[in-house]
Amino acid sequence: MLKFEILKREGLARVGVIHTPHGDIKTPAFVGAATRATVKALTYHEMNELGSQAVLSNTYHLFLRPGSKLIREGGGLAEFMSWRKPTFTDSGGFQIFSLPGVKLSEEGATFKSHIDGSKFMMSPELSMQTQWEIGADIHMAFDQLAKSESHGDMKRAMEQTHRWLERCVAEHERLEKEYFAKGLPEQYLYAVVQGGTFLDLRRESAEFESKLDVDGFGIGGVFVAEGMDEMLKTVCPILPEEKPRHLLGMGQEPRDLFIGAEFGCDTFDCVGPTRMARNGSLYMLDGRMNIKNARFEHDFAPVQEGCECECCKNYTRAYLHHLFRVDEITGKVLASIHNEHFVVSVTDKIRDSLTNGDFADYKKEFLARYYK
RNA sequence: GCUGGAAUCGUCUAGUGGCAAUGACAAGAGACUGUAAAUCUCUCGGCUUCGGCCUUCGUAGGUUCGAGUCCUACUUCCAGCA
Repeated sequence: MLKFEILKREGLARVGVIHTPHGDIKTPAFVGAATRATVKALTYHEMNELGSQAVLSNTYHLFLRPGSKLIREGGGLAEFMSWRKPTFTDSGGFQIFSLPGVKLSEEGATFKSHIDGSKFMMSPELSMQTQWEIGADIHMAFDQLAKSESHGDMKRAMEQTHRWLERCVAEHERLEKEYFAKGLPEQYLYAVVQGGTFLDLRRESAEFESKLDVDGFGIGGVFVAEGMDEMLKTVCPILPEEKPRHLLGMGQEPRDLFIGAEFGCDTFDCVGPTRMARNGSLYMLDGRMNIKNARFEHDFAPVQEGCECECCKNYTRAYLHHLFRVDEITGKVLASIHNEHFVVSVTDKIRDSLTNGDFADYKKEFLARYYK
């Protein structure tokens, strides 16, 4: 069982520590997106320097390339990518159900690789096997994701996810014994709560999944941030308090981190910060700005005054502007360092403010400035 | 000096009688939330009540209902010959 210590509670929010074989994660924490076994544009050294505690890779991408077997051969995900800290893998459900032409059956999902069009079948068992072979510390259950306005569609997807979850748990337990026998470190499974925007389904999903023997919970299928607070207020009180919760895919908007933490989520991951960075959109305390804009040509201030990241401590907006103009990779590296640091440190400050009891003030002050 | 060839929106470029004019780049802006994303979208002569109106293809004339496209002269550039 995954060890999760809760150090402090404030309403639904908690401050805690997740203990994994690759180290601890102080929560709430922002987990970097390392989809293809790399946080795009950043090395371990840079991620470590900016304060990242963990990363999340993707089973779908790694299944296709380089294949889980190779990652096992390289010593497992963390060893393979030289990430000396905790790792997560997403199950691949989200990606596969986002592909055109995906076919659903009780057995699993048949899909075509986005790379070469070759056909595959992903089942809950295969996702578990692949994730164990990849070897992240924390796995997500293989879930069915529906993007629909219809209550019926969402209910069917949720029920499918629940049936698959039971198979995921069974396969996870089988693999656990198999890997233990080989003397390999423990790996953990999170169930994924579904139900879309329908609170009755969210409640049903949380109730069903709470009864199963899993280590934690992913909260999935959040596409519109509006209503997320109500959804979390419905789901989190149902979930067993002693197990950690990961809010899947949220964190591009800083407000989502505040809402997520306030209503009971412990970790977050999002491609937004690094993607924004590569596209020239940088976080500032006053909101995002596009460094490519002409107004930064002669601006020799740091991206964010007072920011402690390597980018802001050493480089100017004018320099970044220039690098983006001429499409030099260093521009994307520096921007990625800044953005990733921004969301990691905002989440760290959320944790500190919860610890100190001034979360409400920090939230109010931050959001008022950022979204003014 | 002679003989060819060429001049198009910041740059290069398409266009041989119906054209505000092709494409690329540059430029200006926007989007991005469990990454098919170092990607994608829009604008890019001026004005507009969004129906149009005006001004544009080196300069000046001409032919034609109509000219970036044909003719004449001039200017500049390129190539070859002197």
